[in-house]
Amino acid sequence: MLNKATVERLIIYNRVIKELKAQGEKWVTSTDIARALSKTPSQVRRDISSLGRKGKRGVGYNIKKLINDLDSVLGLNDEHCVALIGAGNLGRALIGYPGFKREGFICRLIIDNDPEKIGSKISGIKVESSEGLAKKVARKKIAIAVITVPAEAAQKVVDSAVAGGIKELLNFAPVKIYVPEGVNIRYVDLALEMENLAYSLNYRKKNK
Amino acid sequence: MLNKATVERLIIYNRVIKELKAQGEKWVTSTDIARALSKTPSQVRRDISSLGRKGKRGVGYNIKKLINDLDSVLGLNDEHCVALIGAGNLGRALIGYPGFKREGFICRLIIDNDPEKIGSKISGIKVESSEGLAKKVARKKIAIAVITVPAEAAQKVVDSAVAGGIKELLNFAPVKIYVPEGVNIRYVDLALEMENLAYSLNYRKKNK
DNA sequence: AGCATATTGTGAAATATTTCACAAGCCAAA
DNA sequence: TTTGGCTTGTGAAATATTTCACAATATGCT
Ligand SMILES: NC(=O)c1ccc[n+]([C@@H]2O[C@H](COP(=O)([O-])OP(=O)(O)OC[C@H]3O[C@@H](n4cnc5c(N)ncnc54)[C@H](O)[C@@H]3O)[C@@H](O)[C@H]2O)c1
Ligand SMILES: NC(=O)c1ccc[n+]([C@@H]2O[C@H](COP(=O)([O-])OP(=O)(O)OC[C@H]3O[C@@H](n4cnc5c(N)ncnc54)[C@H](O)[C@@H]3O)[C@@H](O)[C@H]2O)c1
Repeated sequence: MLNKATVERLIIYNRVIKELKAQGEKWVTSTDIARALSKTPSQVRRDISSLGRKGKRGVGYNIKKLINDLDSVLGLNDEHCVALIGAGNLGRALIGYPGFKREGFICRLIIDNDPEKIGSKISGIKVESSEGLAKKVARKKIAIAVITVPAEAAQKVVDSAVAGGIKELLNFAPVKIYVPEGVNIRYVDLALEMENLAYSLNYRKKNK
Repeated sequence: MLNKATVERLIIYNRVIKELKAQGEKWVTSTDIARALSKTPSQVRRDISSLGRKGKRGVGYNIKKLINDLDSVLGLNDEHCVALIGAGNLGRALIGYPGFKREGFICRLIIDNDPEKIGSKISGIKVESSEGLAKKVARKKIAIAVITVPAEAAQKVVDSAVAGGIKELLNFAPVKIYVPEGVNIRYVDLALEMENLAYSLNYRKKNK
């Protein structure tokens, strides 16, 4: 298991390199990648070498092979079915985002417990109630869920989702969620991001 | 300047402690906080001691004083004006989110260059064109901007925003943005989050 | 007051991550 | 085929971050 920071960088390298490939490039050096991302070439090499891939000294990395390896390690070769739990403002913005589909993430299940929404369609997918959530997830063999319900409801829907076989979660609710061993949950906490900015602004103000 | 990871944790401690305060608690120990967040008590103490605040041995931290210090260090005592640039699906979901206002972030300027949107109101705020963006930002003395325009437009609007005095940015466009020294930009990259999940799922699949 | 128990604050150790620095290898041009 | 200019891969050094471990001290009970 590569460490978290390395994976995040590899994902970005992959994007940058795909861009270069689209522009017709065949080779890329650690310095090129580093420049595009304001990292050190040394870090880029260290990260790439953790894939096992070997570049060519004096030349750099073969873009096609490198992308292959990255996609394979990052699990981007096949599509992933995703469940969206909570079809509110944020959830709907996410479902409609074409970028996800482009990267291979297909929404196969939308859950909401608002009677007004249940039965309606969003981006062509029927909104289903949270009744029997675990079974619904299990039936479709979905492993990834995006959680966009209010904080109070989050732990509960996660528990059902996990019971149904969800292994990977992306949680937007601003609350700590407990998941069993072997289940991975990531947090996107937009208020935390804003507060980080506030800290930085405040620090600046105080120190000059 | 506290390191990034410490600030992120402090923000979360602050939240947890405010919760406890609302429940009537007066004191909290590093162990309590650590348990709520699955961290070590030692880390919590180290983080809090970086504020300069002193707890009471044998007892813990006085919640009221600790929140005071946290709010003061994190810059949460006064409100912050925010500009939202790009009033599309994601931008509108963010503007409407009551959590931001609750945490003291007030949207004072909405920018979009879609003629259909310019002049209309979102959450009571008029949408303005991106013409003269720098001046608009400067006139309202806004220091924080949230970027939710398409990737292609992002660098350009950021340049204008920074020219107008923006110092802190939260960028949702999946593209590396260059900002001058002294300006802080954070990225929220939702596709990256999904790809992280894909990596983890893939790793699991391959290694068992 | 004395004792038992709890919890902080912090050097020092342990880990983790990043960067340095350079031998080794590749390529093109002469 | 030799030379010079690049660039990789990677030990080792440098940094950064986290955890350990325990003296210092607060509180409550007898
Ligand atoms: N909108 C934002 O910009 C934003 C920003 C930061 C954080 N968040 C967080 O993201 C989450 C969603 O935000 P939102 O703005 O979309 O809220 P929202 O109220 O618009 O949407 C929440 C949706 O979840 C549904 N829901 C509630 N309980 C449910 C349950 N038990 N099972 C299934 N569905 C349920 C509701 O019917 C609603 O449709 C919240 O936790 C919020 O704090 C949102
Ligand atoms: N919606 C999502 O869930 C999601 C997820 C991940 C990333 N993103 C990223 O967030 C950004 C916004 O996404 P979205 O779904 O809201 O897109 P969107 O197309 O709905 O909205 C973009 C808005 O920006 C406006 N705009 C374009 N150029 C502009 C300019 N130069 N100045 C001012 N306004 C301009 C458009 O008129 C539009 O209203 C994109 O970069 C997208 O890649 C969105």
